[in-house]
Amino acid sequence: MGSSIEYQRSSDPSRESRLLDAAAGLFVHYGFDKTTVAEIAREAGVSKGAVYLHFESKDELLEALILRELQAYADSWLGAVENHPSGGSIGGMVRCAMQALHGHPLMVAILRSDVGVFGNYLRKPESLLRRARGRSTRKAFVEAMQAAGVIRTDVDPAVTAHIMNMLSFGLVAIEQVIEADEAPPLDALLDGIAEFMDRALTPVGGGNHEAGKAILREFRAAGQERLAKVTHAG
Amino acid sequence: MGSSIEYQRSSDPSRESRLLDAAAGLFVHYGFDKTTVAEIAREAGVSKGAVYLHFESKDELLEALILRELQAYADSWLGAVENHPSGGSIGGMVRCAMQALHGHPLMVAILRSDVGVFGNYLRKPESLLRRARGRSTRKAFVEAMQAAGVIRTDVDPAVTAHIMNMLSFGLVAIEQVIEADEAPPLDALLDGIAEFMDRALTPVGGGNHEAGKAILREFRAAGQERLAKVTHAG
DNA sequence: CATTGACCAGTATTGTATATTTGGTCAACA
DNA sequence: TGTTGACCAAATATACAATACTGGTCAATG
Repeated sequence: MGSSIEYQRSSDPSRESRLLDAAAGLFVHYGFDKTTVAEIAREAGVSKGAVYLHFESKDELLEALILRELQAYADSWLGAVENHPSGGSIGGMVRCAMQALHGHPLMVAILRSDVGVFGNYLRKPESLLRRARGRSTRKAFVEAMQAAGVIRTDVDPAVTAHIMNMLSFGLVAIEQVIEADEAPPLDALLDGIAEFMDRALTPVGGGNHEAGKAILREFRAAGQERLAKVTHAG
Repeated sequence: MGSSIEYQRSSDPSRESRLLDAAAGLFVHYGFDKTTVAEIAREAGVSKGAVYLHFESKDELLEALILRELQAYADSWLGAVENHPSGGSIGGMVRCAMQALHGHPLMVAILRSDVGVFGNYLRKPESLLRRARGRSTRKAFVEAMQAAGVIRTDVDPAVTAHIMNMLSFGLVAIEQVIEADEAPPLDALLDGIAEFMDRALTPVGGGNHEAGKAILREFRAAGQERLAKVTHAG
């Protein structure tokens, strides 16, 4: 906690990345608690002591990993939105968000607050995610989308934000209960969800796609800033 | 498993109910594993042996409890739908379903597959819920609703069923992560979800409410039958 | 009959002593 | 200067009795 001194960090980013990569794989596979620092070091091809040149503690390594994951996931999402033809519609955004979850198993674990993967870290009050969670980011997001003409204005933004949350958590929660062969193929599901959201939330005249993308970029930048602030102030 | 002999059961239903009531409260509070049969008996005001006049085992008691809960919840749902003015619309149904969850903490626990409450019972392959879960009940439900003109026909029923599942699980999953004061007031939320579903799924001309209620009654009866069959055949 | 509670075999739990492993440090090294 | 790996205290795992408790039974009871 009271992060003491800004000590000199190694300036080798690839080394840090390799450590995080190794940790990510091990955490997903064995879980945080059952992964040892020594294993992480070995997997990354460095000594155990080197880990502590880059991170103050195992917990801080996890924080850095989560931070990187959040950023990487946001980048994937934004990238998908930019490329997708209807990425600026609300349905397109949701579609891209869910699509982007593939290849981000840690993000899924974060959404699921997976104790197996993160031990009890996520439950700690001082955890990165608790510090970072803006009180009502999603509500502000919905409001911005309404102001930009992407979402119809006759819905309660708080409620709409909550529904979007429900869908996020539902997506990952349902996997633990539903047999794989009961779920529809991913592409059909994503299309269906996009349609569903569009029909429920797009204004009558159709949404302004470019405005939607712009808002998303804006929120991405703000989010980055907020995360940076959170990580600076311990 | 191989349920041996149909032995003579006590014909006193209130006794059985009291046992189930006692068990329900204790399971929700302490969890299945940490609740002893002796406690259940004491709470119900009978001896421990009496429990085994009504149930073959602690597991079977839990099955009976879950069965009762499923039936009671379905009744609550159907009752709410029958009373609610727009209960026959898809939004109304969803609204009523979620409303009915209040006062049914065990149903919430079932949806959440709460290990704390049910121990590892729900995970067992021979558990009641696994035996009872129709392969694609919800899909059939959506299809029936489409045939009856309650849901628009240009959506994939499997996908729509999956989305409804996502919302169910999302509703209960989200509670574990979101602070209470971040969630909108329940009434507003239910109204919002109903609106949301209606806009996404109601056919252009508006749905046939009476047909919706009829279908729901039909499925309720079929479900009861299926559950009865499942409980007879061990 | 229905109902009980003492009783049983098997399983958790506890206590305790020992051995291993862990996150984290730091003098020595390259 | 950047890196290492032997080293440490604390935590955790293991071993193994002794003990307590559990789900489930059944002869005795009223």
